[in-house]
Formats: sequence, C-alpha cells, structure tokens
Amino acid sequence: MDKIIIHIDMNSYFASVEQQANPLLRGKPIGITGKHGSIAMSGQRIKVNTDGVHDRSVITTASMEAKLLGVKTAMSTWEARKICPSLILWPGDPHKYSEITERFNKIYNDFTTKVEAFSVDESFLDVTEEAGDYFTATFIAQMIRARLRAECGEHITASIGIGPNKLMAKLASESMKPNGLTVTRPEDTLKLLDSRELDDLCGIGPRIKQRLNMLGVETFKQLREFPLDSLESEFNRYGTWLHEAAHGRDSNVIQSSTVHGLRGMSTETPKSYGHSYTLPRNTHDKLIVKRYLLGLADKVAWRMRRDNFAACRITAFIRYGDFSSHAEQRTFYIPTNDGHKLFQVAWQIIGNCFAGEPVRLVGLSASKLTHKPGQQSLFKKEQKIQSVLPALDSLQHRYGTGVWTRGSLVKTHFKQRSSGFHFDHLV
DNA sequence: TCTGGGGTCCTAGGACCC
DNA sequence: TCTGGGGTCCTAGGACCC
Repeated sequence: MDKIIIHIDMNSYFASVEQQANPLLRGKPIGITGKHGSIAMSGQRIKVNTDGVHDRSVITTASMEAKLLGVKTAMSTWEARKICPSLILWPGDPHKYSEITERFNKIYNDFTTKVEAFSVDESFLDVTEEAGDYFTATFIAQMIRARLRAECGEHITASIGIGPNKLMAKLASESMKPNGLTVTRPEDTLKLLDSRELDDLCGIGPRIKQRLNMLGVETFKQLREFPLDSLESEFNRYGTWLHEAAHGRDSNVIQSSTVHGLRGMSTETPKSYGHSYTLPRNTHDKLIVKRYLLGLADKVAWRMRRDNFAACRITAFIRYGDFSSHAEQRTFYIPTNDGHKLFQVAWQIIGNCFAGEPVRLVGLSASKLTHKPGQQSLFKKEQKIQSVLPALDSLQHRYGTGVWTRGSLVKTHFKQRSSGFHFDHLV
C-alpha cells in the first residue's frame, strides 16, 4: 500500500546550529567535535590543542564550507586539520541541538500526527491522509521549510524527500543537498534507484555491498534481476528485504512518536544506555582505567535513574592499542541503576582482561531494562550512598551532568600513590 | 603520530526445560 | 539404551544507522 512519506534531513546539522548561534562562524569551515572532558580527571594532564580538543577527537559534523574542502564526518581532527588548516574545531553542545530538534518536531506535528524522529536531525512524516496527493505533499513540504526558516533561523536548512515509503523518501532527500526538495512518485522509484549506488540506500553498508559485488551485483537493476531464492539463501531474511528494496518497496511504517520525547528523540522505550571513552593516551595503568570506568558507570546509572529504569544486563568492553577489543556481558536477576554496582560488575570483566597491552578505550552498556526501581542494598555503606543519590540526581537534573563527581575521580594520581590509599576505599 | 560515541537489530551456538 | 523437537534464555559477535 503506497503512502506519501516526507523525509526531512537537516543539513550539516550541528554545524548549522552553531553558525546560526554565532555569526562569526558563518561562511567558515568548521568541524564540530565530540564534547570532551566531561569525565576528565583533574590529576591527569591531558594534551589538548588550542581548541580544547584532544588529539583523538573526530569530526561529528562538518559545515558545508568544510565539506567542500574535503572534511568528512568521522574524520579524526588530526586528519581534518591536515586537509584543511583553516578548519575551526568547535566542541559540540548536544543539549542545544536537542532543544532545536524539539522545536522542529513541534512544527512537524502541526502538519501530521504521524511523525517519526529517526535521529536527532532526521524525521519521517506520513502525510498520506493530510495531503492526498503528491502535489499537496510538495506544498506541505514547502510550508514546513518556510516555518523551519522562520522559527529556527535561516542558517539551519533541510533537505526534503517525498516518496511512497520511508526508504524511497530518504533516498530522495539525499539526492539534493543542501536545501533540496526531491519528489519521487511511485512510478519514478526505479529511476531514482538506478541513478544511485547500492550503498546509498539506508540498510546497505560496506560489507553487504561487498558481498553483493562478489555475487556480480553492482547496481539496483542487477539486484532486481537477481533470483530471489539465491538472494535468500545468501542473506536469509535480509535477502527478501534486499529484493523488495531494489524494487523500491518498503513495508516499514511510521513509528509515531511525540514531540515531547526524550530530548527530541523517539519516545520508543530505550533498549540500552551506554557510554564509552577513548583515553587521551593509551595506558597500562589499571587505576586510570578503573577511574574512567567508574565515571562512565555513574553517567549510565544517572541516565537510567532519570528515566526510571534499571538494568538486568551489563556489557563491558575494552579496546586495546592495536584496536583489537573484548566485550563481555553479565546478566543479573535483580535490576540495578546504581553506578557503583554497575562499575563493580564492569570491573570484574575489564579487570580480568589486562594482559599487559596498552588500553585505548573502555566502555559499558546497560540493557535488559525494566521500570522496576533498583533494589535497596542490604549493606549499610551502600544504603548510605543510595540515600544521597536522589539529592545528587536532582542537582544533576537541574544543573547538568558534571555538577558532582565521586571523590575518587578527583584525587590526583600522585596523592593516591603517595598517601598509600587504595582506590577501592575512596569510592 | 591515524581510526568517536551513541544506538538498534540479527544470527548462531549452547544450556536448559518440557 | 537411544536420542527428537520446540521454546526460551544467555552470550558473543557482526552489520548497520546517525
């Protein structure tokens, strides 16, 4: 059943928001980097460049000007600077972006109730009933664009695609950037597909493309002509999806979410909460890894408590200097959202993985979420910590993460060594 | 002196239960 | 004494998305 779907994709979103907010950045190549330092420890000297960005940051969004000079998303700042010496590195502000996302999601809801926030900068709108035909849908898209401009600022632009399903609408929106409006009627979908590369389609990544190429499939036309049963025997259910996609068909429906969802994202129940951190420098020092891990566990736990979740599973992971990695998970029967407990389990896993190799990254993720609150600890010391958490959480809610931190994350490395304190006693 | 961080979904093998 | 099959949970790992 064909629908009329509008896909809206903000152009160079984070960079555009910064350029909108700061006239001095307009017309210049800027690269938004990850926010750094939220769990940095005062005792460790971190080498930062003049922008306050450490050497291992990457570009999360490049402005249009930067893209023209060859800067790409996920490129290391080091490489980006080499390609584009005039690049301005600018630390991202996720909170700011989420606020703007909520603003434009509210606009979309004035046009249809069937809105799906696909990511912080992309949304799908089902306007089948509201529009009735492609002419009216195009008119709606133009009205949305005018309102985005009026209410969010002229420097924040979007590429819009209209198609008979989500897959085609998204492919259409990517056809013209920035600020494009591409309409693909059902009869035009094959033409659209045949003008694109296999991996332009959302769902076909580099590995799948490679496997298709090995089967002699290089284009959507060849994919359409490839026998369905061969495709299914190679890719199982995914083969069926590939076959349908090559014909421009997609049965995915809009997962309606509201504008008041979690920071502009879908209100679908989250499946996991996780954080990871690449150390400014590889280390052999267990103590350093331990402290970062505790900081990450506290962040994960705080987000779960804020959203009234507790987790039954924790996955801890470690990446070594040579980029090999190890991940392990544990399931427990009593759900928890206590940072220290998460840390303890994660450390049981990570602590056993040190084999003398330098560590590059640590992370943990909490999943198998339940709405049951975490169970009260049987131990007095832990009860004491738990009793102060609500107060700390409300501080954090009001003033943002980073307003408090555990003493063990602030003590300097030197002090701990010289005083003979053991880390475990400081938590 | 390269290669982030936040997620979701799928598959496959083994354990365990009926 | 030989040994099926469905269902579910757990774990590891891979692929994809922005």
